Amino acid sequence: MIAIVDCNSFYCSCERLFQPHLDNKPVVVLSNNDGCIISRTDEAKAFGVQMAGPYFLAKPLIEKHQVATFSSNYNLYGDLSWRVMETLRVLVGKENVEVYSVDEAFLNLEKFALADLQIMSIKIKETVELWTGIKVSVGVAPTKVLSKVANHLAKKNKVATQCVVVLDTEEKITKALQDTPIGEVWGVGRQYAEKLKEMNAVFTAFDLTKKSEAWAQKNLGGVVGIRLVKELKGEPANEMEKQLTVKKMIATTRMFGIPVKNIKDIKEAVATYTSRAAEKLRRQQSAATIINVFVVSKETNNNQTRFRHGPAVGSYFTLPVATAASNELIKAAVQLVDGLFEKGKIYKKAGVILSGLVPITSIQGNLFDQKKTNNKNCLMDMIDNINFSMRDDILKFAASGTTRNWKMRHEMRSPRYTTRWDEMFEVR
DNA sequence: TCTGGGGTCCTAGGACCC
DNA sequence: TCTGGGGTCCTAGGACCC
Repeated sequence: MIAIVDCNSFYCSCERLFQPHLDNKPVVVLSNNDGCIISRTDEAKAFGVQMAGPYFLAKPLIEKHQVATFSSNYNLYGDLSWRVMETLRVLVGKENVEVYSVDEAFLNLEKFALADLQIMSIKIKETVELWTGIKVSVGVAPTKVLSKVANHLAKKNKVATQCVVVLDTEEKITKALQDTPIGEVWGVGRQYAEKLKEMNAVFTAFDLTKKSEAWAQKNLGGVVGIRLVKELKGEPANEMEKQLTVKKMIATTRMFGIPVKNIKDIKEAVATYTSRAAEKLRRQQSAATIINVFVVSKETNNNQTRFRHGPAVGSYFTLPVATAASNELIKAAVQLVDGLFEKGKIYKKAGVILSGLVPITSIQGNLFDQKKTNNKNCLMDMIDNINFSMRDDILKFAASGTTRNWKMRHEMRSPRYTTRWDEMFEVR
């Protein structure tokens, strides 16, 4: 059996931890640039605050009901996430924990007897809460997709379920599937949900279990659909993943705090994003062979029904030799900007994507490129270490600029209580 | 006026090879 | 006039996730 442990309104819970007077009060957390609502508590939901909706639309509602509002504080959330995951590793053994996202992990519970799962799940939930202060919901079932269904039900009926649902019999599974609208199934997004309702009269997860695999292959995205239907029927098709997987691409993309029309600012931003991406690259011991830069200009056509980002204009460059050196990547990235920038346009976003990643130890030499000395790696290590131990970006490349007019806004960010000495929680 | 920032996997179709 | 069959590799784009 597999469990999914999912933190309740994770970002909001992190904020509440240091401001307990917000318990049982409505709270929301905003995305970068204070653009969207990316976490909300049940209380905020009850007032009609939409998840993933734009902040400016929800603002009247938020002010009317005095919803506590925070900009996102990823240092804080990242640290608390780590504590939650460590707790799970202690409880079930680290080899049985697959961290799925910042606030979720799958647990392999096959070593526990079926009869013990309910007790075990409650113990997991209570221990995480006791050790970290973060409330979680636990869903247990024979497959990942079904455990997600269980978790969903636990979250929807917190009082009745105490945030724990174990689907350990056929009857329970059937009932759970009948109670789950198709759009809430893990792997069925908005597009498929609409399509399924319209064409095929599939309205619940249970309806989908009546479909054949051939049908799923044709109508639900090929092998992805096959796996989904198998898992809903109780047949595992998504294995537990080994951890420490290295990423196949690394991206750093941001909206600008204010729109930018000057190529110098865009180059500074792109150089900064490249530095950040290169840090991520080195952290996983990779080097990149392809660097892709894109910019997004301000949308002129505003009268559409559904919000769409402006078209991204990008181009890429294949490096002669894979590299993880910030200065080499920055040089390529900044040159790409020259080809993309159009004078007179106003830009609101840019991004850098590194791909074609290879292990840093096995960089393919090139006849025309003499072997690198070790100096560059040492320099990069030093910069990474200093930036990590001191504070963000104390050392950076000149191309990143010093004025940074384009930096994003986060006006309502809480202190980084657990990762910065000078922002630590104070008790008088 | 103001709508995030990462990622993954898969498919179709084109180019190319023998 | 007539133009195979099988394979690989790559890219763009679409769907999904949190």
